[in-house]
Amino acid sequence: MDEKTLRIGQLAGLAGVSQDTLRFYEKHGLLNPQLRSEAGYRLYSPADAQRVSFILSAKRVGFTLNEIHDLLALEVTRDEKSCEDVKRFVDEKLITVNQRIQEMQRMKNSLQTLSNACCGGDEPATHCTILEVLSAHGDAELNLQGAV
Amino acid sequence: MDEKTLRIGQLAGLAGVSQDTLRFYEKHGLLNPQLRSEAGYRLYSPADAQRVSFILSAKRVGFTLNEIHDLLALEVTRDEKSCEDVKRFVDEKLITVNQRIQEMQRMKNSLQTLSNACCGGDEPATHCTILEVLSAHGDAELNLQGAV
DNA sequence: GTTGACTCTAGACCTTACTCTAAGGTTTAT
DNA sequence: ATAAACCTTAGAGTAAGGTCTAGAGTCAAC
Repeated sequence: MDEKTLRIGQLAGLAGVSQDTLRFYEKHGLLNPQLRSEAGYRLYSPADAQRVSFILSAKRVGFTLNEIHDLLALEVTRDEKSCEDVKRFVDEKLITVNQRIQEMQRMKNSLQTLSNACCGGDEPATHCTILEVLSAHGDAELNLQGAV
Repeated sequence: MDEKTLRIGQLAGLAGVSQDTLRFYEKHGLLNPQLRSEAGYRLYSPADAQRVSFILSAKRVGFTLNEIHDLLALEVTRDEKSCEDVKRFVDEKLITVNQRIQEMQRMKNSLQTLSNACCGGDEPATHCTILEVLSAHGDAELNLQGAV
């Protein structure tokens, strides 16, 4: 009604989440639409919508809602100290993301090998599991040090 | 005692998870060590340990325990039908993994930009948030179609 | 002027993935 | 031979991230 605002159902539809989820995010401080209609309906601005988009993206990448809350709260000001803090926090997240990308790549290779090796080839595999693929191309050499 | 088997505490230590977690995985069919000592202690073979390694890796990559269960159950036999099924399933997972890798890359770029732009440069940023970075380099153009 | 689609709040409930507790048996070291 | 460190089971409890329900107000259309 106001300008380019969306009501909760519209935003939920666009974002592919439920209205409950949007209210849940609001309750947990990840979102807070400033506007309300006369009747008390939430009105989401384009900035709010972008925020939702970011939240979902960060979630898919493996951040928890708490971490996303912290990411959203990041704000560099003239204050030198805050600047340091932000850099440290962000660089930490970067390390995590890089590790996860590498692990993803390994998983991708394993899946690809499984897909290639097992089907449609000239030489029909007689027996093949993902664990065998992993040991075959050496990735999974019992690197049991999950705890970094 | 037997050969190269590990008791639950040893495997848990190596894998960086709790003993409870290993029993939990067993209860949910992701793991089932065949051997027990006289006293009824679980004895994990190297293959069991590899399985644990796979589970943790797959988890970090974003698969749920249910999905991991299915991945572990994949087994290509001479049976043509099973082969088709496996390929379909694996290719589906490959698509997911690829999407996630791309999203990770975008998140990495955003974090990198934030890290670079906000600190230590000659030109001190006066104001900068992750959302502003995102809109600045165009990634987050309200692509609100999270639901594929 | 009322039917149907939409929104509100508060609070109960659910799933996933553990984590802890209790009550007890085993193994090793002293 | 007994304490300390290990293992067993069954079942209750927890945290994260929603999801559902009830009861009620709102808005557009017929």
